[in-house]
Amino acid sequence: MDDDQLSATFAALADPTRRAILARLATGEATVGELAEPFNLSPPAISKHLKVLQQAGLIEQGRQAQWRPCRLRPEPLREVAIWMTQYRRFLGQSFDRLDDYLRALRTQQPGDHDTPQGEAQ
Amino acid sequence: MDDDQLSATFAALADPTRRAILARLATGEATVGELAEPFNLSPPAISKHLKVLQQAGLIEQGRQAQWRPCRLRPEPLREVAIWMTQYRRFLGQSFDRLDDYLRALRTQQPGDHDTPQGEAQ
DNA sequence: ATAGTAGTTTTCTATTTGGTTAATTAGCCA
DNA sequence: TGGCTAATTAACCAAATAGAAAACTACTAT
Repeated sequence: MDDDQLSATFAALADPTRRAILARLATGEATVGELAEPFNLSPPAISKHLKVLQQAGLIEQGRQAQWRPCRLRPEPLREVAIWMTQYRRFLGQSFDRLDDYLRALRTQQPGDHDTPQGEAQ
Repeated sequence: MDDDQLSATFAALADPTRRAILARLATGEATVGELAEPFNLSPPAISKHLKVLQQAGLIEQGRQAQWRPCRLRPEPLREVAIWMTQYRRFLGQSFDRLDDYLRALRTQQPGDHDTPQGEAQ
């Protein structure tokens, strides 16, 4: 794709496994093994996904003994939020209060929104 | 990447050319030629980008004589906005009022946010 | 020192992506 | 009809991506 920050972020988000990993991390730190557990993927595959997330700045990995605890970093998601605002007018003023907007939307169409193990709110 | 809606949307957004096309379309309908004009790319390359955007549902193309006027579709961006809300708490309460949040942010760091020809607001 | 656990790196493969040029479709106009 | 313009499709290429298996690093524990 490309090497700018926003492109790297969107590319990292364009994979359900990686989004699920982020959703899990939104509930708190986790080791690589813990993150891998819900997926039927080899350890190297998970490692690669984490590297993509890391290079996009979406996560950071520490070290504790033989574990590499991961946690979310806010900046790239903030950049996405900022980018989104240029479509605020197009999407309607309800976008200004995403909370209200959502409440209104969900009364019409329920639907899964990619939160695998429990709401991250 | 994958074939679910959100993955297709993020994959489509993970390219600066396509984001620039969307930003242009946020200011109103445009033909393929008009969309192509700012880029040093062959017509087929633009066609392909548009197809990616179309398959993600981000744009739709009509027909008027030999032109295919493109326009934005809101649904996928709304899905992104909805997906973002699960990180609302993580990003801080200012996220609830993106407007205020932005104003606060921009007083600290200016920076381009990927809007090529004039603000799309 | 040896074995076990947690993760990463390396190597390889198949698929997808972004770009090109050339050919094609479709509509306008004279 | 023929020629022009707008755009897409086809064929091809190079680079990137997602995956697996095997080998390696680093730490723990005995």
